[in-house]
Amino acid sequence: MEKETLLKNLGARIREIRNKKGISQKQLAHSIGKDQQSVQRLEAGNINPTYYYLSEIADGLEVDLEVLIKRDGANSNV
Amino acid sequence: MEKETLLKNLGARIREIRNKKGISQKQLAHSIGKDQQSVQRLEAGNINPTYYYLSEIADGLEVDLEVLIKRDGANSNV
DNA sequence: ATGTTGTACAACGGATGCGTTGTAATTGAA
DNA sequence: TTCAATTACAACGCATCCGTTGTACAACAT
Repeated sequence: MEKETLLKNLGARIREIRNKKGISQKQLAHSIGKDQQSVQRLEAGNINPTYYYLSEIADGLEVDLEVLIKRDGANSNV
Repeated sequence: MEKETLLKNLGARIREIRNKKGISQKQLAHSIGKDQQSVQRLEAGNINPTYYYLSEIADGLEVDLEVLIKRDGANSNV
């Protein structure tokens, strides 16, 4: 799996979960002390987030870290 | 969960898996195009690895990314 | 028209990832 | 003893993360 695809898939998965939760980029960002722009770049696959960043996002989305990480798109019970 | 503890737990989990596989830091590092020192710092919890780095480590250890990520120490079937 | 909300894109800059080199302590074998 | 293998730690430096600011555009409301 090449890097670019990996990051784009991660971003798409985060966006999907966020939309299911019905919250905006700004709301998610502020809940974890970040800016809307940071979340936008993350969802666009433009950054390669650190492990700690991912754990913060998981907390903001109120999901387990494993849900964010999964490479397949099987997020049925979000 | 604070950052330092999170990283130390991650490093310990990676070390545990690597030891169970019976390979050295140098072998793991070289299998993914890195140096022994990089793996040492990762296992020591001194760095906050990126998502892509984690996926490389998972490939090198031949485990799923979810196994690396889990916050509890329940790695029975490695 | 104006204002609000959600999202997107770009530039600046401090902080950090992490590859690399060098060094050293430990262990075990020859 | 000498040698190799493993692990650990520190410093240098380039690349990147990512916080921040500014801007823009579409959709919707007033």
